[in-house]
Amino acid sequence: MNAAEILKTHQLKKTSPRVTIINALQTSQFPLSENEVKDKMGELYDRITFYRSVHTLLEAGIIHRIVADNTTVKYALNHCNEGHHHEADHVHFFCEQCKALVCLNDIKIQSYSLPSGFVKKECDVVIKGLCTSCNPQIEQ
Amino acid sequence: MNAAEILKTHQLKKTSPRVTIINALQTSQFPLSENEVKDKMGELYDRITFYRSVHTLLEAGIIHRIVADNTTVKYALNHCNEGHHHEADHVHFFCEQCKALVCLNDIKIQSYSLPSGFVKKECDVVIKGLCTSCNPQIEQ
DNA sequence: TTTTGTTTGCAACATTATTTCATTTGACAT
DNA sequence: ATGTCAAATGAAATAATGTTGCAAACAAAA
Ligand SMILES: [Mn+2]
Ligand SMILES: [Mn+2]
Ligand SMILES: [Zn+2]
Ligand SMILES: [Zn+2]
Repeated sequence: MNAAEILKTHQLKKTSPRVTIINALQTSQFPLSENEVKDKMGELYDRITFYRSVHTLLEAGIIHRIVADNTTVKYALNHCNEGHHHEADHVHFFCEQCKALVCLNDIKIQSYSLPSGFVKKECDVVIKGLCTSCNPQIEQ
Repeated sequence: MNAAEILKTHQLKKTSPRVTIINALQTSQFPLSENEVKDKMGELYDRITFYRSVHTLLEAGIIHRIVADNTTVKYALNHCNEGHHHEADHVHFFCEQCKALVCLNDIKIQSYSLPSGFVKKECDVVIKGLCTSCNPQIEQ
């Protein structure tokens, strides 16, 4: 499903910034930060428009935001846009050394029962450590 | 265990900003943001010193940082400083309505097995929803 | 093609975080 | 108690991140 189709499906106008952001995320194997998206957008990048587009895409459920730590925010396409039907119900891995972030789409978030009175809406799980590239046990 | 004792235990110098930050967190039932700590510090608050003190206290394992979302960061004393011996191995709850954050000290983080090659160091879990005060099911 | 409401992009602003460096201070030894 | 010195503070400057208001541009539908 390409950017135009995704936007249409969600009844959003097809605009250049939106299309470019979706393309950037779609062609990347990993979630991207604002600056990484910026690099892929070239001329079409405008900071404010980026923030507003991201907001719209998040609300529509087209992308999800991953907050790896207090200074690292990245974005990824939701897999439901690709035919499979996961939600943002998977675990994320953040490499403390190279700052890479990985969607572990196959590792589902386990459920917790909250104390009574609390209403659960969503659950974010970020595992931190060393990725395969930074693990000294693995020779490259 | 008071602030002076905690600092001594970790071989850190007893300074006014550190003591005041620890006291602020110790006397609060909930994790505090920078501004909430600031309010409790009065004259003794300086932004740069706050950031550096927090960094030191984090490294020493005296406090933990909770990143509730991309714009909400809070801090809490580690319970091991209070006699019990939990680590920062518990789930956090974030109320999307009133932005309150709660350490669910009794709800331990479940373990995940990562794909081979990844090294796990820590795991952050934030559950979002409505707290007991914001849950319309509960009459106040 | 004309209309209409949405989206964009600029400017200005607010908040959060980091680096450099001179001054102060806590801890320890005298 | 006093002096010493490394460590910590606080001021200034800078960078990075996020938000709001508004006029012009644009997408989608008539
Ligand atoms: Mn993901
Ligand atoms: Mn906690
Ligand atoms: Zn890595
Ligand atoms: Zn609440």
